[in-house]
Amino acid sequence: MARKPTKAATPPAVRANAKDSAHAGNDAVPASSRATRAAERRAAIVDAAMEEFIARGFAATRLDDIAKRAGVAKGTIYLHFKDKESMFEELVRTVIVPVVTRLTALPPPAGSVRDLVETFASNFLKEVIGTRRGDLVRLIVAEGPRFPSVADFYYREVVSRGIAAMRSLIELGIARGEIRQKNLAHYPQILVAPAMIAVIWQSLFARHAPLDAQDMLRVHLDLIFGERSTT
Amino acid sequence: MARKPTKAATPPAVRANAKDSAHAGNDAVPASSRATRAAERRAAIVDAAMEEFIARGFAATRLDDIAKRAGVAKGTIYLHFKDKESMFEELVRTVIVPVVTRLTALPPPAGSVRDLVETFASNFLKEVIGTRRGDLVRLIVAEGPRFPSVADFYYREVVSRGIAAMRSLIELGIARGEIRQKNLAHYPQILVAPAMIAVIWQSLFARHAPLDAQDMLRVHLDLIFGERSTT
DNA sequence: TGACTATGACTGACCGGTCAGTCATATCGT
DNA sequence: ACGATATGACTGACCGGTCAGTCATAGTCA
Repeated sequence: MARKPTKAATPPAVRANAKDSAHAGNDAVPASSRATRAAERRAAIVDAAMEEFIARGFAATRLDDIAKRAGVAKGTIYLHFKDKESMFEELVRTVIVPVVTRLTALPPPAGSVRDLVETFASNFLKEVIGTRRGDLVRLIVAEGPRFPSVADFYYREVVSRGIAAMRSLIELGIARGEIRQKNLAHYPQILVAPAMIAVIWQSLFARHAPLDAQDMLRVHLDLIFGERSTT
Repeated sequence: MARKPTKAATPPAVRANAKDSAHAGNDAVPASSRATRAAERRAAIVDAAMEEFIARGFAATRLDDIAKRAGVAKGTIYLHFKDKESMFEELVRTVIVPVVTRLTALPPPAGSVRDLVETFASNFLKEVIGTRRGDLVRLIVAEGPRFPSVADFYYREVVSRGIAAMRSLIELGIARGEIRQKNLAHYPQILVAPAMIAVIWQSLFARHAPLDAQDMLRVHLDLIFGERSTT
């Protein structure tokens, strides 16, 4: 106790900063039920946390910094998350799930297998490579061993699904005669390896030697499907 | 606080435990010049540090643990390294350089390009994939962004060299007609991508789904060079 | 509708534990 | 015996997590 022994009346101004909502324009000031504001704050915390975790890694990230970036007091974080660790885990889920959902939604069964794969690659490029999401993937690689639950989740929700999807695509390609290498179906990892490398490369070496991920992926597909007749 | 304010005379017995050399049998007690012993200790510290950094990451690793594992007092570490950070940097150099040296030493210009590449892959498999060194690579990926000097070093000494070596191998393969895809020379990353993926996979997902890296690499080479006639 | 109360979201000073780095002291090699 | 080497107790900064207190908003009643 004995917090603030004197100073019964707290400075009035301070709270003001909350009014114009700290972060860039999103909400009309009034349009906020409690629930809405809570959701906004939670989102702000998740964003801030992602930024900080990516920049510093789990252990070196300070909750104080996350709070400051989110425009929130440290205590507020604990209204939304049990502790630092579960915040990290939930963050991964929150960010990853929508991406997987979006990427998995490959509706058009039209065209060749190569077109299918190319569409997928193109989406992956836009959604992941070189984005904050890509950095998140690197972060998962980095922290995975220390967070078995995160690694498990990631394997279950992303890796195993991705591998399975790629495998069936490969098998289709083989069946249709678009892919020569029969054994490729045993190692769908080979199909996605360059994409993963691109993610990591952009995170680590982009400033040493920029990489044209799109072109690299194209060359890789040429390798698997044979060179394209048209450009 | 109030750490032991008095107590000028420290208990005498305690220090005794150091005499019988804490860790398992390594050194015949007498056979050691100063320089030799110093080198041994330094090596022990590097080993211990690698182990701990791999297991916990940079920020979460405690110098006390490294010291204990190395069978050395914490202060001793500071006789060999300026601080935690430069210890990490030197560790990376110390471990990486010999591997690169060994891997770069590909003397036999005999045989086909495929044989050359296969030898390289085989060495890489033995020296890196699934070893402590592989974990180190993952660690560099993990900590790289926070240690520009490490990332720079790694790019300069490993990545750019590796890429260059692979490129000239690819160009040779193209010149000799072993490799169809001319554009492959633009992206040597494609050649090594599966190997890198294997490194990461072993670190993260081996317990979920073991990966036969050797076989995967073989399939990948089949993809690039065409299926092998012989096994 | 306007005044009055209840609720719980939010704050930030504080606590306690942890750990990188220091240094007085002890031990060893020559 | 004396400098070089090693030790580990100690310090002080730092940071995750807590909680008493505040106040905007929702709910209630006349």
